[in-house]
Amino acid sequence: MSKQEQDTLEGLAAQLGCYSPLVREPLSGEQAGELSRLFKAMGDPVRLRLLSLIASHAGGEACVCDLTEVFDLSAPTISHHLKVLREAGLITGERRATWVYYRIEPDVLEALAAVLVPAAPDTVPDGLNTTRPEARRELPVVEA
Amino acid sequence: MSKQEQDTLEGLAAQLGCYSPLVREPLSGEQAGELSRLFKAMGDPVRLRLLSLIASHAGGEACVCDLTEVFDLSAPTISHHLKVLREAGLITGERRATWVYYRIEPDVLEALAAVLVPAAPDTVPDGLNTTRPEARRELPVVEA
DNA sequence: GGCTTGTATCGAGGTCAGTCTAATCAGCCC
DNA sequence: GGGCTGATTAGACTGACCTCGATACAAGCC
Repeated sequence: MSKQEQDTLEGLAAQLGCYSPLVREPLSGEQAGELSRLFKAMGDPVRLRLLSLIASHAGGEACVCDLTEVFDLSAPTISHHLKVLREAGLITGERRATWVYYRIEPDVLEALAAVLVPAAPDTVPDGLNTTRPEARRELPVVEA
Repeated sequence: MSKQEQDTLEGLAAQLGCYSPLVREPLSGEQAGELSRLFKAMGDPVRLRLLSLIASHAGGEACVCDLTEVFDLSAPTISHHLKVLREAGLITGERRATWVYYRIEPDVLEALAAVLVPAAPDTVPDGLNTTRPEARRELPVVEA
């Protein structure tokens, strides 16, 4: 992974952790954009299975060669899907000798899960959520 | 909503509740297909904001007229996105007099969140998860 | 019954995403 | 170095998706 990707990744989970649950208050356009990139990355059955295969694989990581043989798809196609997952920040890849191993970023998955439910208060501290007016400027509050 | 959509919806949350978390074991092709439909529906920033607007709106429901004015998009486009969310089972719509009101299906969101994290055992009872061989036949187990 | 307002559907456009083959890069081994 | 295997990149094709204007439907009001 590139240095830039690493930088992006490190802040991703923390950033998502700052999002209030979907049901608590309207998402800003910016928040929706970032979250939708993650959901879009998971919006493909092949990528979802790849994610699951990597996550559930012994040792928490899986070689690309293990993943390719499960699907009736060409290696470049699998590589493409892995790239999408990687660029979304859901997985990281590392080359060791001949093989490339992928592992998931559990923090990102957990943060994503936290967005979907009315999380407990300690999951989304008030001081970190997005009730700051400047973070919501793009989305007018809609009253009945 | 049509009778068929209602039938589909009623079983959706329960069905998702039977899925083991993504990280516990590989998803079958069938599971991945259903989950990816949901994630794909949320993989658009407009739809994510719609979902959030509906979920966080006073009374737990929002009129289409409330939603349309937030975006710089035509009414048919908003209607289209609402249809996608509706057909995915994430929201339900009901006409009352002139207006149509939408509300979310919290069970589906919660089930989706449960898939993303290594859930506590009581969230995914062993007797209900997908370790049944016939449910996994499409996905060979990949060993190291 | 006509008119107005609120939603949904239809059909078309332009763009994006998934897949492939062919070619390229990265490491190992002879 | 040359060849081999594993993985990615490049380019092209096809199909799906997002958006719109035009149209149709639904409900209330004159």
